Amino acid sequence: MPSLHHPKQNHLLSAMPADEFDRLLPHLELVPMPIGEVLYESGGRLNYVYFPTTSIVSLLYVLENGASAEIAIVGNEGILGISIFMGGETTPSRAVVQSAGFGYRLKAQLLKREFNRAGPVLRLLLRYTQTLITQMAQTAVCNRHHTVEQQLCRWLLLSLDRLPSDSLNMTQDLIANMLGVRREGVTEAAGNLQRMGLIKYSRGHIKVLNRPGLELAVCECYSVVKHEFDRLMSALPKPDREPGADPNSGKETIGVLPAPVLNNLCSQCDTPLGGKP
Amino acid sequence: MPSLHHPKQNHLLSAMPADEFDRLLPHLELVPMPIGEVLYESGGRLNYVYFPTTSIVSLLYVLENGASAEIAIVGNEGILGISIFMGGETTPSRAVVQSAGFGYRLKAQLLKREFNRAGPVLRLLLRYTQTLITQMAQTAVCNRHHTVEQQLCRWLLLSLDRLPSDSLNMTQDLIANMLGVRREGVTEAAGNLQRMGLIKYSRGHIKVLNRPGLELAVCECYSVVKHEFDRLMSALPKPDREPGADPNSGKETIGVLPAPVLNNLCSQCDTPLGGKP
DNA sequence: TTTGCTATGTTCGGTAGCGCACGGACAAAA
DNA sequence: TTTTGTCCGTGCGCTACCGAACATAGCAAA
Repeated sequence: MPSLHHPKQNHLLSAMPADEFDRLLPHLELVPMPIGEVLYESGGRLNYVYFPTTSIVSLLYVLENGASAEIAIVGNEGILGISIFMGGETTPSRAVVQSAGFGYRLKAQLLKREFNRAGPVLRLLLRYTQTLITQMAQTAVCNRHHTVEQQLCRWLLLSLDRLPSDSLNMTQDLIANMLGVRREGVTEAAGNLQRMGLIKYSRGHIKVLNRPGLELAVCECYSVVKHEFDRLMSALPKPDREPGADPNSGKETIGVLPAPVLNNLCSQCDTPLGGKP
Repeated sequence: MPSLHHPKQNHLLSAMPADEFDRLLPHLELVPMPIGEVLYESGGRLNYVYFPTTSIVSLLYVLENGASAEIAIVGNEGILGISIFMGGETTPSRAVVQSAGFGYRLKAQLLKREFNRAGPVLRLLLRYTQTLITQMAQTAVCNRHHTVEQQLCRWLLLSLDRLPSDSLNMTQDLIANMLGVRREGVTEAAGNLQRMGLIKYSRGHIKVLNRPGLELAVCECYSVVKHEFDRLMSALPKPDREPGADPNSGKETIGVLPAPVLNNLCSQCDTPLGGKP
């Protein structure tokens, strides 16, 4: 049954210009995607990107305690493995086949060229965008599973990392809007932190007294985002440049940031990035 | 005090290659960013991108009922307005200055050229990535504010849109893992939907009996994601091509998808996309 | 000082969702 | 047929969080 499957059943592939499609076609490989199959694991390397045709795949974030949340659904309208052309080799997300079917896979290297072909500015911006995606996805899981107090710690640390001093001006009401909770919830959580001597709160002025203490009270989401940012935006030891790659690969060293990138990055950098016990 | 502010206080700007930085420098404009300022509104056009130096900006998703949630924090490590180089003109998110300070702004058009300069394949993929970002961010807000039953509806519809038939095989336990809730919560929600005659559930087989009914029971998050996908991935009437743009702009018409892109797209397309009453 | 406003602290009842446990129902295998 | 394992429904106590209301305290303008 040769006509049962065709790459153009995937909408992204069918939307590609004809010449580009023809260029990719010989490398597209039809693969069955049985239910439950893990296309890629959190933090694992991506060797292929996948274009589902009749299957559906879930992108999941999994927490240390095993709790998880789906952050996106991908079917024949999309592609799996965006971090390849966004510039990261891996993501903290896990991809699991949710509905069995077929799809086409493509060696990741072929799409990575698209990233390398872009200008250095775009490459830098895309990498940053991937850190942003991580932040959003982790926020989704955090909203699902963690307490207001943990999220307040996360929020404080994320804000603190972007400020020169250890104090910030923000009313509890505004923080509540940010976190999407009631003000009273913030009052209570902030009260706890204050009683623990971690912060000092006074009419819209917050002073962090004990940052390491905050880092003990925060959920893992903070460090996941921080480490992923660090990984993507700091100088990487140049990985696998296979020979005969794109002609642009000679100037592949895009501008990278001096570490630490955030003001207070990596004060406890020993925890593995996507590590799950 | 001329040396108080410098574009290189923003880490993305400082990480750019020297020649690219010099090219952008004359267009960078120092702007104060007072607390509460709205850099861009949900669905509004982006005329500028912003590189914060001493300010912090929150990306917020706001629901119809006014509830909101922060999905990301951006400070001097980042940029606001990524949808410009991702290919969309707008996003469903709102950007609000959370901590007063300064930043540099740049006419969006200058970064949009980076998008146009990329190859057609990358441009297509970046647009798709933006729809994925929307899905993630909306999931974050949905996790915060909506009931399990609403989220189940969303999940069912999102899955249904990617399937040829109106039935899917999925145990309640698996759905619970996807949504990040207890299985019992799914049992109860699915029971409600079944009693309402919207679906039929039997040992891992779900059949949707009344799709319009599901669309009434679902939260807004479904249609936001759907419409944003539609907007980004369907054929757009070519917008503003200002003269004298990038030499590549002649072949700017990237491959676009025939509408409807998802199988059951836009059955109730009259609701405005980012509309808040 | 007074007045008024904003920010914070607190209380109280209500509810959604969690963790756990159990029981029944169905299906495939023995 | 029986057995076994998976899937689904339900009940119960518990906690976090919601919604609303109210009290207080600091700040600022008059």
